[in-house]
Amino acid sequence: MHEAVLAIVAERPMAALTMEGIAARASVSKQTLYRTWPSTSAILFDALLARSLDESGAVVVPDSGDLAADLRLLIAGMVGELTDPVHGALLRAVTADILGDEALAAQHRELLLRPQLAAIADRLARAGVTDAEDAAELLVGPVLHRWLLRTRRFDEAWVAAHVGRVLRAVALA
Amino acid sequence: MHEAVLAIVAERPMAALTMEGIAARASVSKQTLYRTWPSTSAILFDALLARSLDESGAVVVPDSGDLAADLRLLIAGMVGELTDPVHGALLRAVTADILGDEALAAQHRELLLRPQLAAIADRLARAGVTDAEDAAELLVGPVLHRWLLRTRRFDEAWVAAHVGRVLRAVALA
DNA sequence: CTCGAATGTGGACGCTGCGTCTCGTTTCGC
DNA sequence: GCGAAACGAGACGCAGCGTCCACATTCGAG
Repeated sequence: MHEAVLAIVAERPMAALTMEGIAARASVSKQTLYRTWPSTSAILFDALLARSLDESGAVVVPDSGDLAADLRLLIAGMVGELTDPVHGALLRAVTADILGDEALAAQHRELLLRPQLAAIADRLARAGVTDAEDAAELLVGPVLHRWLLRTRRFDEAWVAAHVGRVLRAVALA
Repeated sequence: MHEAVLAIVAERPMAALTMEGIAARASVSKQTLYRTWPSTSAILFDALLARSLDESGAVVVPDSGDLAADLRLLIAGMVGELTDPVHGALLRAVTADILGDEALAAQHRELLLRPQLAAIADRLARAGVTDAEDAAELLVGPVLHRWLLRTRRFDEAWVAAHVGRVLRAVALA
């Protein structure tokens, strides 16, 4: 089921993700799909959710004591996910759907986004950062910006520089 | 034409924006629409482009000499636009379409995003900021993050704090 | 002013996907 | 082994797509 969605999203333009297409690809009747999900958006989100909880087992923010190194690792990991052809396409598709569906957006916020940001904020707070949530936003926001709007590519140098800037912003460097 | 698109986008769910709907609303035949635009996405983008160039006359980054005050003004202005029911809905719709259409994304990047970021980077560079483009991204990214993912509301206090953090990040505060 | 070309309207066309439905047919739990 | 629940297949009417045609309107050149 999820495999079918991933395959279609990865290899065809987003608009080609249809209920009938998924049903055909997964060798399943439309009825069965509608039994569980009301829309392609819902299946898409479910696939993302499964993949997120499954693979990485919730959110893992490294904590070695060296905050700068940990953040570089964290951002590098995010970049890796965003850059991955399959996961990246999936994320892009879900993000697009979220913009037009407030209910779905709320789910995404509560189940995926909030925990992830909270974990990052936690790590920052533990290192003595005040306004840890705003700092987490400062860390993640530009990554989203660059990826979503495809302004420029990611590279290691940028990741390091970015983490440096964020640490300076929160007065810990 | 553009009015019809704005009206529909503002008052109905995004998915309800159809060629037939726009044609009807604008009292125009589908033929006429297809003569100029290949898709709803294209009309949408055109409407945004017109509105952006028209109203604000390209990009205006305040330059009073007081960098912090200027940036606060700039961000407050952005927040105002993003929060506006009509312009906000329009931006959301275009952003969603961009995620699924690389050609459209390229147009958006070149005609709207790049000039806007360049203007901000310019203002920063004039104030002595190195890596001005990265700094501009650092300034705008979190705004996009908060708006797009609807994590939290904007308020004046946050804007001021955010600008403060960015200035500290680039070592000018 | 007139007439031809360009442009526009209204609507019909076949097609794809939606969401619902009815069929038989598995495939379970007990 | 049997009854109930779940499933595959596919037909249904509907909405929107993108194309096409017949006819009206507008407009500029002579």
